[in-house]
Amino acid sequence: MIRVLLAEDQGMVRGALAALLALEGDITIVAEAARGDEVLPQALAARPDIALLDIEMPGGDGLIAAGDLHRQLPACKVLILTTFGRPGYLRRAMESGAVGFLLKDAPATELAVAIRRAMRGERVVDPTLAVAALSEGDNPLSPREREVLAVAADGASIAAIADRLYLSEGTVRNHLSAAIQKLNVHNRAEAARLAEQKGWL
Amino acid sequence: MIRVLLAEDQGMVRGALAALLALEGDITIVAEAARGDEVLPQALAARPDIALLDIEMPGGDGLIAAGDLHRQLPACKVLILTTFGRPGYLRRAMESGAVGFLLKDAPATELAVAIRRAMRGERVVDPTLAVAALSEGDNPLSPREREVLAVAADGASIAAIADRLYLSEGTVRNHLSAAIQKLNVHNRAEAARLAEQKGWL
DNA sequence: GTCACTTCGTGACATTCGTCACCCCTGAAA
DNA sequence: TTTCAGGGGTGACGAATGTCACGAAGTGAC
Repeated sequence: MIRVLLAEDQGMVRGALAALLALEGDITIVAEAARGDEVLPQALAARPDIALLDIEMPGGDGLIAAGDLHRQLPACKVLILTTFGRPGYLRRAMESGAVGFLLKDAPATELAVAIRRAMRGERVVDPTLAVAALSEGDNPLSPREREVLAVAADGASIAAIADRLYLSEGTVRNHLSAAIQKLNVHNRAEAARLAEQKGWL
Repeated sequence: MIRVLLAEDQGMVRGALAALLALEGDITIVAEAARGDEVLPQALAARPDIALLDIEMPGGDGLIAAGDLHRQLPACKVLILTTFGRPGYLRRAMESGAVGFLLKDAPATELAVAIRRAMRGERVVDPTLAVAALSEGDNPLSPREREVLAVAADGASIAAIADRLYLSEGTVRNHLSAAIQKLNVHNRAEAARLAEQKGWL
């Protein structure tokens, strides 16, 4: 029997996935989590073989939880299940010790297949996505540039960004200008969109 | 037996919801759709009692499909199932003839309950959300303002917007300025965020 | 110890943006 | 028929933004 922990913030989807997995004779759900910070305690208590983690969750995202799990419960294999096939997500997932990366776009039948493959020690990654992640190259933004861009992403003015990050306005302008040039776009709104799409936020 | 059509673009979620509903003795899935424009033909062929529609889908969103269904197959009751509790979505859903509006955040157990209530002719709407939608008031943007703001939302410059919509730059500036003032924000990035959040895009 | 890189800062400059006043035209409402 | 909102446009103005050159401090690599 494969013991699975399921972490997903949307109750309807979590319950539905649980129903789907319950149909498989060799899989049993031993724990559920609705937030990123519930994953580790639940896992320590239930000792699952596989952790199936969504990325977008309140309370710290699934990639952070994946890293924690990998360190503190290395016997538990992590599978990421997410809506967005962003190259940056895949890269971070692999760096966090995940053994697989599934998209919610994939057919439902693949979920159980992926769990069994992970259980056998195989890696489970959509080849198309893997190629995309490799061809994208790494995140070109410096940590500070990311921070500034992240605040800019919800429409803050330069003054507001400077205020929130305790920087001078000139510095914010320079960071944004650098990000805009690295991403090869024309303004910070475009830069923010692009960085978010790639999972570089 | 309640005959249900299920429309949801993410294969994994669609399959999982199907498994969830299959557990209910009185509900059967008679058709599935992965795109907005598949909903009507599938429904005409399968004659479901209830259509369970996601909003965000390729090929025309679920609200358009809801309107089509309501006109061409009025016997079929429409339930919207979506990630985002945006007031504008709820409003448009009700205007399209939907009888219910569910959030994927809700517990999985409510899905079957909602379907049975809809079947009995009741309306199914989260009260909190209904209040929010009412207190928000209507979309204050004129059609043209929405269009301009929608293009602005992905970071286009005024010149680019003018180009894409065949307008002069001055006109674009005026529309954006009007939108910014109506939404009571300081720039178009904020305006775009806010409009999108409310479902006014 | 030097080199490369990042971070933080200043000041100057041209461009873009947001606002405003004002114009015309159209179609629906009063 | 007048009135009024929406759409489209012009020109002008000040503020915000993006670019550039440059300086200074700190870090890690070699």
